[in-house]
Amino acid sequence: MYNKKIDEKWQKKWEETNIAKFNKENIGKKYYCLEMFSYPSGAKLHVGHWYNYGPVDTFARFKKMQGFEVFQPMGFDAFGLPAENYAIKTGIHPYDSTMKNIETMEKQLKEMGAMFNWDSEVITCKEDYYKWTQWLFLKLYERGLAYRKKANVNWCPSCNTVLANEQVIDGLCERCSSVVTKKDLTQWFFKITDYAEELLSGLDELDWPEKTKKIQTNWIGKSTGSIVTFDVENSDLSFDVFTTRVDTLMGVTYVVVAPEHEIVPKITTKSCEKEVNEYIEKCKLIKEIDRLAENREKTGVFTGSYAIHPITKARVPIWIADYVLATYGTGCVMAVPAHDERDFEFAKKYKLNLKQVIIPKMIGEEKSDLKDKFKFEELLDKKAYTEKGILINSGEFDSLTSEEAKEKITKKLKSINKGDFKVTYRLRDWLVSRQRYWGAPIPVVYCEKCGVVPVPEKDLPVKLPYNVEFKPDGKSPLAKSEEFVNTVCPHCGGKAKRETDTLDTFVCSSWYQFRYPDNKNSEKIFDTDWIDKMLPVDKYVGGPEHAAMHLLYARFITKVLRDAGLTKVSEPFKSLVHQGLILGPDGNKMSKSKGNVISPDDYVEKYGSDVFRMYLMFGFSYVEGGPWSEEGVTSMSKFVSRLQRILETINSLGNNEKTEYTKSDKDLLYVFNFSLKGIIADLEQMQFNTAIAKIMEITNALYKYVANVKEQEQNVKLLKEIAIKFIQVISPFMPHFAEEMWSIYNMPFSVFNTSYPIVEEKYLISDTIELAVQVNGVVRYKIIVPSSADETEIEKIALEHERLKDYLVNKTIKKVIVVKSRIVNIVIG
RNA sequence: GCGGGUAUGGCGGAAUUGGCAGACGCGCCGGACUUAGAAUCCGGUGUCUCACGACGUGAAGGUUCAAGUCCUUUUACCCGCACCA
Repeated sequence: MYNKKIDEKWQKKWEETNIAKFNKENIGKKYYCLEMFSYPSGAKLHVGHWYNYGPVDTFARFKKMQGFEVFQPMGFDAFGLPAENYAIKTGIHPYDSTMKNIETMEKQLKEMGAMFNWDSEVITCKEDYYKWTQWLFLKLYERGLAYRKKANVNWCPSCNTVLANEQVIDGLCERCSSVVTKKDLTQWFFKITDYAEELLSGLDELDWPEKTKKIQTNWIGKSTGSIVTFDVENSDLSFDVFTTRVDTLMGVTYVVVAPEHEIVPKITTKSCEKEVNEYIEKCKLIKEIDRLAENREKTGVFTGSYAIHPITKARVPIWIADYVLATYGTGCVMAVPAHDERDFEFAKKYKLNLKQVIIPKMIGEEKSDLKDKFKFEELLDKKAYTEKGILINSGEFDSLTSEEAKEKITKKLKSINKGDFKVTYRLRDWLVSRQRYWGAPIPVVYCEKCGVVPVPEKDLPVKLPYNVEFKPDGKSPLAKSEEFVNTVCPHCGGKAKRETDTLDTFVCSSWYQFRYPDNKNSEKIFDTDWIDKMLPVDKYVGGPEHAAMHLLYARFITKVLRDAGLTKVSEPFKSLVHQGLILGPDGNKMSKSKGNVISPDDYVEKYGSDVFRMYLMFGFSYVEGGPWSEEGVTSMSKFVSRLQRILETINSLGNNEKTEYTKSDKDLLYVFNFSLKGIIADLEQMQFNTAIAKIMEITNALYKYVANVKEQEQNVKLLKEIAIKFIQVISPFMPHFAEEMWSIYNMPFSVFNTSYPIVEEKYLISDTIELAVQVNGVVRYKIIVPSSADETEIEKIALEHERLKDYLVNKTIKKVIVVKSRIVNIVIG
């Protein structure tokens, strides 16, 4: 009986024979199959890990048997907040808890029996890895892609520390639930915005889920519009605004500048100074929780200054308001209350003017009443007209369509040097500083004389000290280590202080796919020639939650490495799949508090890892996931036993040889080859559930044969041949079980060194085929036709059927549609 | 608010891409084996109807010889972004 003992037996043998070994000689057939590595925060592997790694291992083994040289590495994303928070709570050092977790997880991963290349393991918190993470930082710095800037960051006034975005839950601190505010701090950024256009256009060529591409597209947020320059009245100052609706330019009645904008103090008049300063202070203190609130009422104040409309030369008041974001576009907007809802709302509140310049485009006379509907007077108590249309009240631009006007107005602005076409992105630069202990130190020192000095490559890694007070008290933990902070300037040799922030863990995981194939390289981050042969990753599988974070960062870093001449690869992950989420039996997300957590270990112990893996593959559509079912596991256990019984029965039959195949033999060969064809197609698309359904069909056909064909008529030789092939077919799905069956059939170790069976098309062809015949679209009877029959012959056979007469009473045949090897439809009336 | 996705028996889920809806499995019903049960093996199982047959893929229309699949409208739930000018 298949059980955990059998798992252990074959795992041992696989390890001894190093079955997962990657043969570099065979690089021409390489297949880089990658699963997102584990985050060792919890002590154990959960169902989610299994659901990612188990089925993908099935896929990888299938690829191996197809003749590919499979590279399937595994590692640990070991830096990060949970380990540190755990340390704060328990006093156990993050290094110790992380290493202990990794040890447990490695053991569990081995019990899974996946074909991982453990030789290539990477652990991001180890010096030999983070040395190169730091090196990468220096490379970005060298290329002007890492820079320091004052940033408005999340601040918890109770913990007295900066929080990462992920630590802010609905505007509250994840640890103490205090209301989070904003604070200006100098932080390190990566200039991902330099790559915005390529990150966007590169999506086209990727074999990724459309949804994921859409998320990245929205995240990058390209928007095409115009830039318009407004001069400040009685001053030589001017400022730019970005707009996608320059066709409404003639409707501008005021302009708004973000409160943080540098021009604000320069244009604020004496009489407005007090009010403006108070407003700016208020904005700084605004709580994150309030900022996130829906339908927040807009506020703002007048600066006292006026801007000059670039075309009409009209005076328009300059306001500041926090509905204008300093971080998007130019931080200034032109306000057209008649045609923008936000401006409309603001203008109504502060009694600012409206000017309508767009009316709906008329389609025929009957809609002319629309003209009245959008009359200026009514706009005030209704809402803005934000659709495109025809220009009015716009002087030389009257009667143009919105699209024509955008073109003409921008060109006009360009000619008088007051504007141009402009593309803007929503994507912001990547803030990589973390005021945390458990991460890779940022390799930079601050010298009194030389300023910011990068740590020279020869001094890497900047080691993360072990003995540090990591409990939060308002300072970065590393800042409290005198030994760490105080150093000498690599440039002038004078006194200097180290950067005490660490890198966001997403930096560590943004390049690991390059390190796996060359993980022991102590000279370089990786060998370029070798990496260019191994990359890109052919199949990448992991959860969809990383769509806009990890997957975007990894693409960005890849392009940076390429531009630095370290690789020729532009996209790291050619093909991407997201597995679904396994929910608790109650249909809710698994959580300790709900008490609905399923522990893989219990099932592996009871049924063996193959049964557990098979259930995960069969019970759900892979990309959907769904609720856990206890019956599902037991039924899978029963199926594996049933499969074992028939394989053992066939093996025990006495040999006989029949020279000719009977109808039963041919039927069996048909089912086997037809199902095999489907299994191969399903595996290619990671449709594990339907592939296993077909394995069950083969199993059922074998039972049927043994039960229905008289013993002396059974073709045992054929049965055994099919059984042996069948073991090969199932081996990627049930690796331990298949290896055991393989040995029972006296086949030489290992089944994974054999080729996956090939469909024998000759057994799929039969002399006749059955076709359904519809009358007016409803199936009424079936006909048997020679498989060689053409449309005319099929039609003839279909029309000869006596059942048709019943339907033809008082009716005549109007049309006959014959779709070869599909269907016949007889239209009567 | 914007963008994306999903909806199929009692349940998990299929459907060669417009061609026999419900593969495969669970559950349920029946039979065989058994002193008995468990296990196992075999058969049945969308709904309504005694049956002929009719109806049936969230809802309502439409295109087509033919629609779960395409088009229009709509509802519910899930996910992403959210004052992005």
